[in-house]
Amino acid sequence: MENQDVDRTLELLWRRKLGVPQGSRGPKQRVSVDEVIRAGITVADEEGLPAFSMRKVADRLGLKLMSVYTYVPGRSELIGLMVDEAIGEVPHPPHEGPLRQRLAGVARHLWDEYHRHPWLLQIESSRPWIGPHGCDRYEWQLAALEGAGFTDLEMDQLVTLIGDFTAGSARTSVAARATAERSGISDLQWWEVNAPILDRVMPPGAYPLGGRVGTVAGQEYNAVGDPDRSFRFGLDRLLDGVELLLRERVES
Amino acid sequence: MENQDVDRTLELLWRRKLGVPQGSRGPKQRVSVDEVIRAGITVADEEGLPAFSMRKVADRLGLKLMSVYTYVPGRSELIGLMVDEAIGEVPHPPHEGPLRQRLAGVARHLWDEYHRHPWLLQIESSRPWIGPHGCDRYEWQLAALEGAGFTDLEMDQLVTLIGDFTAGSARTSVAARATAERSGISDLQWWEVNAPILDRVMPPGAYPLGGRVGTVAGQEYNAVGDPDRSFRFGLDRLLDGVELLLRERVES
DNA sequence: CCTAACTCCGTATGCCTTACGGAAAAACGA
DNA sequence: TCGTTTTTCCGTAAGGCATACGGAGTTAGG
Repeated sequence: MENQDVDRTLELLWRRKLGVPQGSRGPKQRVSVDEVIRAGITVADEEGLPAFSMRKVADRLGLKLMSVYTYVPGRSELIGLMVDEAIGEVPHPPHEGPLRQRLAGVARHLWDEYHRHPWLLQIESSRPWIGPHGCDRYEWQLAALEGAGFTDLEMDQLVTLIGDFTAGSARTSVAARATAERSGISDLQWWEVNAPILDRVMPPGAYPLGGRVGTVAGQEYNAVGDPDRSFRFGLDRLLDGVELLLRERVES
Repeated sequence: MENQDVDRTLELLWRRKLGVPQGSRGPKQRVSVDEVIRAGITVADEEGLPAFSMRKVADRLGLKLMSVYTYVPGRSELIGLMVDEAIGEVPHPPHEGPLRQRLAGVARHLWDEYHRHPWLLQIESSRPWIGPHGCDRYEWQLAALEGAGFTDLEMDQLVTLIGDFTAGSARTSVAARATAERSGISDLQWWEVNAPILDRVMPPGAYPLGGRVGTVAGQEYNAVGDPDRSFRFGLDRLLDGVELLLRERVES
């Protein structure tokens, strides 16, 4: 990655504040950077990040493949721009009510976002591009914690905690949905294929706890799992723990 | 995916219990399925799942590309086999001590595993192949909770909770390490490239909380983040919440 | 000794990103 | 008005990927 591309991409990320530095000569661009980014998001929404390709973005825009490279430096930079755009899509609601409710709101916002744009969970690189909406996001998350009595360091750690848990949980949820949709095979059908083979292969009685708990959970969920319910259960435990941290502080 | 491949892959997964159903005619295989799987794991460890290719596995084994397909049905099935192999690599230690310590042990085991084999976090499909080591894993996780006073459903949800949180947290950690290693650019250098551009671009005073907390956290970590410390902090909050669930139950 | 079964692998197809350079369009300067 | 310069659009080609198919050679059973 050239330093030049870094500059270029940061300029594109902050283009609304900077104004587009477009030279006046030459043919006009047929589409805009925003349209390229939106097209990219649509492709990624529909097919996921591994199947996301520059050609599909070009097709959707009515351009030929190589023209896309005159708008963005390359595939990974485009994905960086798509991320910041997706983060800014739904405005952050102002925080209301007690701490617990505010943090639950943050988590739910992220959870919904991951379900709207599952490909956000398929991005690997840390060192994300620092864009305006990403900055807004961090500020908004911290605002939910401000004034509650945490140290600055704890505020950062709590933002990380809620983000990590929500991402992990959403990943399970989104993967379940995608597998069901893409394969066209329901949880039930899948078990019908696997069960007879596993019966043949598993030593009987080898998994007493797994058998007992798996059966109960399966009946309760009426499926292999219930991701939204797991998310709420986990979030409740997690927020209990966060409140406890504060309560100990007040008492001492 | 053909039903035939499902059968074949499940037979490979449970090959130790089933015995290998190898026909006697024809040339002997030059390597074994185990060697193919181990080679696959090595490639994935070194280069990550996106760069994992059948050709690289073949090269490492001294085979030509297409020969690998006589051992395993295809790329995704091989990855399924690699997952179960990786899960079985380090034996699950018996659970000791009070609930909190046992759960922390489970989380740490997963955390270490993800750092040993980061590509485990890059796998998307839910509906994992059900292999012997995966079954052992679930049983072992439930055993950490057995007898503490949870319902069966709660046991399943707690396993999910610890797994999701640990995966989310490890993903951040592993991504940070990988980015630093692969790009050869340290956190500090990265900030030195970004800072001047961001100074130019960010409205001054637009991010009061982010500025304040980010600076404190940066100084404390002596980096952009400290993943292991974030993991321990999050796990402490989470286990506080889990213990609270049990305490409420005992009191009522 | 023949034949069926099996392994190994060459080839071909059809994806992907992206470097490079050419053609055409638009606006500026003289 | 007419180059000249800048910029866009895009064709081509190189080099990567998975995998379907079929052929060649090897081995054991009959």
